[in-house]
Amino acid sequence: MKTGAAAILPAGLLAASSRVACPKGATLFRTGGPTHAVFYVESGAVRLLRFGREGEEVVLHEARAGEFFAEASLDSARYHCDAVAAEPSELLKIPAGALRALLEADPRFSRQWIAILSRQLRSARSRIERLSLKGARERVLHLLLSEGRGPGCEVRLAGTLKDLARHLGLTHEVLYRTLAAMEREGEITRADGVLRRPG
Amino acid sequence: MKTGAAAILPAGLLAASSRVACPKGATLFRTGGPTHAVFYVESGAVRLLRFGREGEEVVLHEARAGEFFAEASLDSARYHCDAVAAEPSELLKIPAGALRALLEADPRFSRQWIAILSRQLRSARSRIERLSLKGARERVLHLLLSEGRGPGCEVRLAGTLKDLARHLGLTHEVLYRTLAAMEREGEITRADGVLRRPG
DNA sequence: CGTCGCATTGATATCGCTCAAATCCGGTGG
DNA sequence: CCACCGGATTTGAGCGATATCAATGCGACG
Repeated sequence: MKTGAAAILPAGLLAASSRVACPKGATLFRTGGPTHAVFYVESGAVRLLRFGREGEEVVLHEARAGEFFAEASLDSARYHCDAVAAEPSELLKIPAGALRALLEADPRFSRQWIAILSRQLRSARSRIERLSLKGARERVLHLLLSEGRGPGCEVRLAGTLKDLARHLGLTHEVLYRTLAAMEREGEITRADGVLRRPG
Repeated sequence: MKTGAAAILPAGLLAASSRVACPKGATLFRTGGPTHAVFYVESGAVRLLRFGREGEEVVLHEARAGEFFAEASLDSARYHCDAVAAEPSELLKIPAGALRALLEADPRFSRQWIAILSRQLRSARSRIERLSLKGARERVLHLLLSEGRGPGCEVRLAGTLKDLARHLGLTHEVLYRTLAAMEREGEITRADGVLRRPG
């Protein structure tokens, strides 16, 4: 059975694409560069970053296995952020031109592409609401309720707690303390990379 | 000149759509209900909500004037959250079937729809970046730099300063103080609903 | 003229940020 | 096998920025 990008992308587009293996820390593109490609993550993780005046980095998005990134750049001429591998990763590099052409020609694929964008949009908006909450505890709870699976609102942590802290707009110290307090008070349980609500 | 949804949606689709005026608190759809429509907010605000076991509500997104919501109902059979008017609102209710049909039949519109989603996604990510900044002043500056027009980074305020405060994830008091301080120090100027940088 | 909501400013408290230090863990090399 | 290293994790102490509570002025609107 087809897996990964092969399940989504037509053979023609796959043929036009190239496989890229990159080590942790590799830069795939930079802000202002011409948008030559959209990427698909086969394995690993890639961060879309922007930098403040003092060099502090803000993670706009972290694309993991099975996700596209730079899709939003498809209709703009230049990238609007940097892309850096957060782990050693295997990517599929899809030429923007070929993708654009396929979107024109294949309504079925076009529809799929719309579904992908819609999903990303929902997820981004949910994160906006999360970041709008004032307290660390509320943000963690929001994460569980909005992204958690099953009755226990299980959330599997993809990366480190530090990464999660940045995702939540908190320092890692505050997140550690908050999780510890929530666990102490029986609001959540933690077991090897999985957060959930007891009960 | 056309405004709002009329500027985006083709006449045929507008004809198939219906205008809905709803009072604050009105429910537009509920979790699990069949996805019959996509909505566009002409005025007011609508909250997309999800509920935890003990009735805690989590806001997934608050859609405001000029935004679509429930775009995801295009590809799933049931809504995954509740939609409740946060204020008296005027909405455009676009039948999912008609929209789907148009996306299939009209590649030009399809492309346009993709462009709309891409733009919203970029805008949402930009807001994520803004909310990830720690200081009130930095958020205001980020707003000017990322959304401002022209050499002075002019930003026209659509609503009240209170609304802007909420958009920035701040209380209105802090925003007032921050703007006053920035104006005092010559970082920005304010003139009837327009923020800009002097020089 | 009275009311309502926005804008503004003051005083205080809270919570997250910063700096600091100790521990743990996986990987690396001798 | 063990010593070592870097990064994640954890806890502590204190500070500062934002939230919160409170009061006032102002303009719109009936």
